[in-house]
Amino acid sequence: MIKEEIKNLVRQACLKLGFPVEEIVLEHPENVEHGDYSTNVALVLAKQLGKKPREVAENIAKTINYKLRTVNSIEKVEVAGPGFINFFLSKEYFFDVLSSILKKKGKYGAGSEKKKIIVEYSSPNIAKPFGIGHLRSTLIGQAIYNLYTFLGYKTIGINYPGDWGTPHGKILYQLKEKLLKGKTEKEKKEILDKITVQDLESLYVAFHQNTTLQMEEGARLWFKKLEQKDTEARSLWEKMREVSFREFERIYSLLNVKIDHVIGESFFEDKMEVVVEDFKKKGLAQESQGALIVSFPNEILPPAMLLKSDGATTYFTRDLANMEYRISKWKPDAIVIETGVEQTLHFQQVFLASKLIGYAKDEELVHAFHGLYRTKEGKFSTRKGQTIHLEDVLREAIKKAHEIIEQSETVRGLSEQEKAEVAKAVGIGGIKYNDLSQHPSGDIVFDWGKILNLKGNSAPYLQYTYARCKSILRKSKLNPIKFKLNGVKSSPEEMALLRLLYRFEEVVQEAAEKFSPNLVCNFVFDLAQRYNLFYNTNPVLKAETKELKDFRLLLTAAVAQIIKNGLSLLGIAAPERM
RNA sequence: GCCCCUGUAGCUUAAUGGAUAAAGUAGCGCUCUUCUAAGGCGUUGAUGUGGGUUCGAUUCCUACCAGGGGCACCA
Repeated sequence: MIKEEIKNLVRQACLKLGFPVEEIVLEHPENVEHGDYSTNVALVLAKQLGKKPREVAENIAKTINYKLRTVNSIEKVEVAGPGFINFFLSKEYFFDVLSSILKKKGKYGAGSEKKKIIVEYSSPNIAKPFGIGHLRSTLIGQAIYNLYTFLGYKTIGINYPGDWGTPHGKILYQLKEKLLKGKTEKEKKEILDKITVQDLESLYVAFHQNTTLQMEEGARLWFKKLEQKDTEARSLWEKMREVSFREFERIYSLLNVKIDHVIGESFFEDKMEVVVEDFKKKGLAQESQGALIVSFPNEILPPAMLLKSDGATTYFTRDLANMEYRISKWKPDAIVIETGVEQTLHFQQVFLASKLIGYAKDEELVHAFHGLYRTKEGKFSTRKGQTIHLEDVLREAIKKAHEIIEQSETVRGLSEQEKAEVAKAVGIGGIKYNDLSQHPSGDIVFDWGKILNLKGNSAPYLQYTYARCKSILRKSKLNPIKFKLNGVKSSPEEMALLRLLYRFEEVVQEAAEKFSPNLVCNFVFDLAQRYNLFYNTNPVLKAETKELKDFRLLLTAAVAQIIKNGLSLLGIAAPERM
């Protein structure tokens, strides 16, 4: 990567001059007059050396310039401002990037990292409709999965649905004591055959609207029965699972999300005893108020609970069994778990406990957390029945996209079926982008107006730009071009595009490292914006000369390719026409 | 009470300690006989408050203010 080349140049220059080199920071200056890359090493070094920053910068720049005679990707190096060293990339380099994009196409920017990484995401709870709350984990997790796969990692995606625990005891209680009470076997069967996720959720909501101690006790009892493999509890629970997964599959198919493995919490049901034994054996568990807990050295974290006072296991126990299972089965280099921010402490405890007990050793354990969708007033609460069902949102978005399409003149030639496909790509893409374009850790205020926004910084803007590019390319009959640099003077709009395209691979890298798909969004939006400006001021098909036309076609093809690659990482479709 | 996170334009968001804090949206103008106007151009407008570190702070430290989350029998 060009970035590394420049870092090396700086490093070598510093070594040659006898300057102590630490980390060299390169950034892209905002102002084009400051070049394509800039480093502040001179400013940092000046202090240590007791010299003037400008002077240090001049020395480094001079040394680098001397070397540049053999490097043709860099045009020049300048010292500016208080002592910044600015690098200007050459046109040769930009053209190399262009042809590289057109040659590698969908693989442009891909890496060849060989490590193995597990990404856990989505993880909805059964017996509840897929709420908007799980949208974030699904989308961000999928994007992280895509990013790492693109970089060459062996990625393993895991969906870890909540299909175990006392909430399910509550629903079983409600089913048994309310819905099925006093019914004949035949009636029971009829009710269960027709039951929907909505019904299950209503039972759950009803439980919390009017809870008595007796009900709480009943719920605990039913969960206990479930754990003890009581036939009736078991079959009702199976029914809940089945109904729920049918719903999830529908949502995933709408979202075009595919997760490699579904391993629910219940999978670890019989693997927790071992965990408890391990902790006891190693003297890492203590009894406290009838429960079994794990305390951490120096109380750096609050204690976590392995067994409740009634002997039932907890989420913590389950996640430990989960860690042990994943690590021994797949031997990954890293595990990334994508969940809401409210689970931060829990995962700190799980990660630390996994290391203490020896389940995890050198593996990198990451909790990539996201902020929550909230109302203007506060948090959504399932218990209060405030959930917004994702499916409603998705259908609404597609409907709205449809309306816009009907009003638009640009889709005149499209068949009804093509229009429907575009509506889906735009509606679903809009919702995905609305979510992914925001920094993961921030909260998102749920706003119908905003989530269905199809203008400005949104997926349709990017899709539209892509479709425009494709339209030009269709009309041009672009042939494999042998492009000559001679004789083409680039306009500022063209230069702006050239100076952006090569950064795609850096952005992908950074987005993966930081688990921040929003960086990809920022980049693609920026690119689309610059292309639209170019489009409005630089005619492609009617360019003054043949050379200019070819060049602009190349540029258009490269921009289209990068937008497509970026959207594909985000899981957003790019229709050829819209 | 203790711990963690977040305060940027009317609203929603960007910005690895750098050069003039960047967009979208809403408002007001302009722009289709010209490659898709779901576009483009112009214009108004912001770093919660007080200290500190630094050549340089939205970014780091500290106090305060405001909001959110967590702190053993939910997950």
